[in-house]
Amino acid sequence: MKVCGMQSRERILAAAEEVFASKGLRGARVDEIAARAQINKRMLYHYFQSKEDLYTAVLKANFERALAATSQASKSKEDPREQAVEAIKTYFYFLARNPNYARLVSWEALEGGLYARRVLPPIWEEGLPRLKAILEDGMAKGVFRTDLDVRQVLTSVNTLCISYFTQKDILAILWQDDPTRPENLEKRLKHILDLVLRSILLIKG
Amino acid sequence: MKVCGMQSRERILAAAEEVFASKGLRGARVDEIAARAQINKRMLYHYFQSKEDLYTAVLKANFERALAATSQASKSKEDPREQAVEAIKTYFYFLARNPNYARLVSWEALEGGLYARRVLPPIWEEGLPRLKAILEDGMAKGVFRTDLDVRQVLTSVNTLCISYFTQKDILAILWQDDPTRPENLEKRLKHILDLVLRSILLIKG
Amino acid sequence: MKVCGMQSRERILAAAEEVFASKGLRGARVDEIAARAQINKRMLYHYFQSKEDLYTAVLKANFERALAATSQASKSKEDPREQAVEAIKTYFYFLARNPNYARLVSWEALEGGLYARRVLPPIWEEGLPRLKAILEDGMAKGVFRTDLDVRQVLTSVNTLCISYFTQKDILAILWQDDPTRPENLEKRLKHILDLVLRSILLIKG
Amino acid sequence: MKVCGMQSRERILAAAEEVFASKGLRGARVDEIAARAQINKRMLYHYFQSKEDLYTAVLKANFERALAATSQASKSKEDPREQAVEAIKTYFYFLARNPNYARLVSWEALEGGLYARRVLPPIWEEGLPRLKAILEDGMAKGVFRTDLDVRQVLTSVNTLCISYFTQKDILAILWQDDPTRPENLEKRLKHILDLVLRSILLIKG
DNA sequence: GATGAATGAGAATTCATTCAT
DNA sequence: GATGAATGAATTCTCATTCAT
Repeated sequence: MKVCGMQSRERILAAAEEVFASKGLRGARVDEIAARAQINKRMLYHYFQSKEDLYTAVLKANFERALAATSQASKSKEDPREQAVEAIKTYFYFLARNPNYARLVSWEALEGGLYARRVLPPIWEEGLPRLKAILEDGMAKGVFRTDLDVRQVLTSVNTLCISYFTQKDILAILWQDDPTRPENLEKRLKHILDLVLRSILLIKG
Repeated sequence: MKVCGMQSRERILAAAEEVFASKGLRGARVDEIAARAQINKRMLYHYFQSKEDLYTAVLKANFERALAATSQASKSKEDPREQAVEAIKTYFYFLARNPNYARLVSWEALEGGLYARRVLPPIWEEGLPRLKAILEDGMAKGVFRTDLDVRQVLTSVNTLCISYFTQKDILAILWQDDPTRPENLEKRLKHILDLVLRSILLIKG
Repeated sequence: MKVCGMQSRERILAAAEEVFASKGLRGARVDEIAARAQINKRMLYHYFQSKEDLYTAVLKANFERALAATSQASKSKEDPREQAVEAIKTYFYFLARNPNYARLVSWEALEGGLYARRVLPPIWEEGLPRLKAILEDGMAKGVFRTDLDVRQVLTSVNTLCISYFTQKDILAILWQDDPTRPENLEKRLKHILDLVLRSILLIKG
Repeated sequence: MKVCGMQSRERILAAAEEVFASKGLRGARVDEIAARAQINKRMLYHYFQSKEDLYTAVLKANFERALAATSQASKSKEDPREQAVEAIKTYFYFLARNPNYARLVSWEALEGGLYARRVLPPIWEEGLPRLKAILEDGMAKGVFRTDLDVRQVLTSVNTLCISYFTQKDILAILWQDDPTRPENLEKRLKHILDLVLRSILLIKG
């Protein structure tokens, strides 16, 4: 019985992404992935060598999607400040629209980054590359503080954005509210931008 | 053969903390815990009802330790600004000295916080309670901006501190340096304090 | 994409012979055979009913080849002694040139001879038939000892020749030398002939 | 439910020997071994790391048994001829009493000797060491031909003995008789001794 | 003739947990 | 308190065979 629409390989990848994001590599079950993809478990091994191989493919696809979504951000703006705002905004909303991404990255980080590191060094190492360029440009142009530790700033921005989504279950309980509601997303983004801009701008506006 | 020193129960807890922190609830193996604790696996079930029960005990002990370490911080200071600095510093160095804590909390968050929530609501919900009080006090005293969203600030401080430790494997690769070296810890703490203070202080000093 | 030269059926048989000889019926994989034959796995089932059916065809072809190669041996000679030498030589060099044969026969023997027995009784039972006739002729003519147990001699000759090839991997290690090098083949054949002739000739020459 | 008598580990080894001898490493099923040993499959992995590890243990035990059974043979005799007879006899009857040995060795040889080689080189390489010493001694004493190729003789004796047992299924069909009946065993041994002695003795008696 | 995708039955291995002593 | 042996259910992966085109 053939299921129409997406081809098998695509369906497997999509199902695997959901399950790996939800439970991590260790917690994910091949059976669950196969069931979700509506394929025979055997087919999974037709398209991928192993659970790990499939996981790696999912990671790779996600990193590439993230890179594609963020690499062009803010190219239209001229002012470093506006560019930084645009870059962070783009990243934040990419995470909001792709909830699997933040979780995959977080599981992977806790597991030591073995898989990401092994097969995806170029992508993984890029981490917010657009923002890095903007910061350096802004520092050169005298818009941003010149004593910025770019590493620290990048680490903080990444963390401030990503953790919001990986911790949403817990924030939901603490706040008794859904952190992913549009208003809450906006509030969070506003807070992050405020935090970051106050810290990097040379003269406070 | 009896192993002297710590009693069995304590050794089990210590071993379990290491293993759960390293691999999460799902990835941890009861056999490995027993082996590390140098006890027969059966004894583990003498002291704890199940793997989950043991995990819960480990979580509880960790939260209590965190609370104890941070709840008294900055009681000696009077100035809200200094108190905030002291509170963040205390939390940050607690994390540095207790690397298992950040990892346990992160695994738990990714798993949905089921165990933490079920048995430890009072502790879990406290989340940086001391800092919350300080912020509110500082706002009342006119030292901090009055339009602060305390929730957002707490979330950010927590994230900025904790993620540094959960991502240390990956940062080590990106930076080609050990993020937990004393100098690097200081740099990170300085950056976090700078970021947060610039954001919460009413008038920049 | 059609691969020219040998037709599909022939290529399947050739590939199957290699794989069955190398790994036995149980160890052989249909996938590997199809890949080697450069055909779609489905075609294999077009030409043969099952893996066992293919295996049987391979066995049959091999027995027929062995029979053809040895049945005419030594017909030109008159002296039973020379005929025996010629028969053994022919068999030995057939095995040297057809390394798959000895292995197929050995796997089959260990598996109980089920397939060979079931479909190829006439061929299988012949076992060195030419030599049997020569021995009986030589005994009648007073050239060979008359108290020979023909069964035993046939069994021994067969074994002495075949095992050399099935054990070549192990001999290679023990001897630190390649048993299939021309010089080594000659040495072995000379030894076998010496062993057998000393045993069957009435008067030692 | 505990099964008395042999301990679990011994029962597993005994069952595994039967199954591996009967079907080879590849054909053997862990389930069948566990069932025969009357243990839970899980226990098998308690005592042995893997199927391969168990197989290796079986091989090792068999080689050691063979060595123990044959290494002392013919120590009481003085005459090289009698010693050779005794050594071959001992080996032949060891094989008759331990039908698993010949089959294990033959499967292993066909598989390339990977396992035997990897873990048991000293034993494996000994192969009929007693007979080798006897032959050399006999040559030195002028009892055996001095142009003997010891390698060839050892290979032949080994093959003549072992193959009789690995091919017994096929011989049973060809002969319409049970090759392992005492009379048949004696006949075979007599034939082998006749073959070998005629070949190695300097002067025929 | 030819093909890529599909499948159910089973293979080895792992795991948390408990029994007998 | 302490222990070695035992277990059933699950988990990843494999294989010969067939379907739809």
